[in-house]
Amino acid sequence: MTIPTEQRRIAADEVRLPPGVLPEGTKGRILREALRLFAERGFHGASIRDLAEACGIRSATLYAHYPAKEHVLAELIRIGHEDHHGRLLRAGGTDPVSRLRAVVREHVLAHAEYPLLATVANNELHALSPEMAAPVLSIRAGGRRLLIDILNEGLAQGLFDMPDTFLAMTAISGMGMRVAGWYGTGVPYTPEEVADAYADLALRIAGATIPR
Amino acid sequence: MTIPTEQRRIAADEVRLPPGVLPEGTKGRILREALRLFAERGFHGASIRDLAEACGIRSATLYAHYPAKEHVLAELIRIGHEDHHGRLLRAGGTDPVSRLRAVVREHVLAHAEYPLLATVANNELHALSPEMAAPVLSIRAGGRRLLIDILNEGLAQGLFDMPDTFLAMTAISGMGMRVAGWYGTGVPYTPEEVADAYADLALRIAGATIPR
DNA sequence: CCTTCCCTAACGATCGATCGATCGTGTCAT
DNA sequence: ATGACACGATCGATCGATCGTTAGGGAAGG
Repeated sequence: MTIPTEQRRIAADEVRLPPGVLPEGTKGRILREALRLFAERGFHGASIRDLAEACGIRSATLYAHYPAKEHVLAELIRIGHEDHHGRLLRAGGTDPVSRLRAVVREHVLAHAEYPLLATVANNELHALSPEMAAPVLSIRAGGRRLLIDILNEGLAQGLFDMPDTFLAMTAISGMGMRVAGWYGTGVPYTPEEVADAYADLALRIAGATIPR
Repeated sequence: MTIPTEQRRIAADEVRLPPGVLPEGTKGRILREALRLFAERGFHGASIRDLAEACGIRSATLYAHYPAKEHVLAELIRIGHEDHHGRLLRAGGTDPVSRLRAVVREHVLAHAEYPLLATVANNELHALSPEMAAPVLSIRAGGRRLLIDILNEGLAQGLFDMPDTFLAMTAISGMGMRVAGWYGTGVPYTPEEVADAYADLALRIAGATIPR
């Protein structure tokens, strides 16, 4: 009954989370196992009994740590978006070329280093109630704006050359998001290698002069 | 209780399927409504009673047309993959440059014209039993190989210049897949415009000489 | 004593699926 | 033309299983 790798939503099988975000004890273990199960089967495809069994506890015990199943998902999505957005804000750069490179690097790194987290944050948001999803949506809008602004500034300075800014933004953003789906232990690249390569490809998309 | 557009898995709200694939009568209506519900909420997030209600029938009637809920999903995924793969095979081109342009065009067109179908085919495959998913997996492998072969041939002929063929393939494939998530009625582009623009971007990624 | 953590047991609701009955319709032989 | 019959579509009712969640208690450490 083993699901072949090709059929899974994600190729990665190592459950990783950003350091420092995991609570100690059972509460953290619930978050870890929920990340794995929600990434593999989706929020509605994993029951709280599946989650409890993976944690070595009974389903009722979950409610001593989280008020509802939805809150576990909300916490994972919050962690994923905060890590991703924090990386974007931390990405430096003095000119549009180096800023685009840095931002795409961090964007891809987030998806390659934490593929399960990115998958849950990106694909399970719809399972959240609108109230719990609201703070995440504003973070998302900020990330899009950040990328658009870099592209527009590069255009204004004559450093970039693209037929359409919006479509370049969706392409750069989209190819990076998709990394979470195929990056895994069997891939012969480090996350940094993928991030650097994708940053070069993003500069090509932007039509940057002297991309290297 | 309306879910804001930003939170949904897909921006599109028009339920479209390739012409000629929809059975007549109730059987086709079930397929249409299942496409909408599975795309919005995921396979496990939509119950057969939700589906029946959307069709204006009782849940028991569903089983007069499909032997199980899973078969409805399998049919949608099959349709999606056959449409997508058929497009790739139909994409012509005499040289690697024109072939890459044609293949990316069709790849993007499939995701922009049928966003719900692409979303279900790409993101709900894991909900299928391995036996029902098997035929789809071979189709997928064929599509990847087709793109890789074009890139390699372009490299061999000195027409392309990329740092890494595999990463270029994942980038081109990924940015196209992601179109299904954001393309919708509010977007001021036709599917053809998006497909043409993305084909240009793919040629930039491939490092094609004289991309325009 | 209180607090923390986890348990057993069970709640009502909903899940996917099955049952037999009914209805309309088309196909026969008479 | 007419009655007998078969058939696909749909129904109400219901199955056992599982869902998310709650109530209440036991055990360990301060």
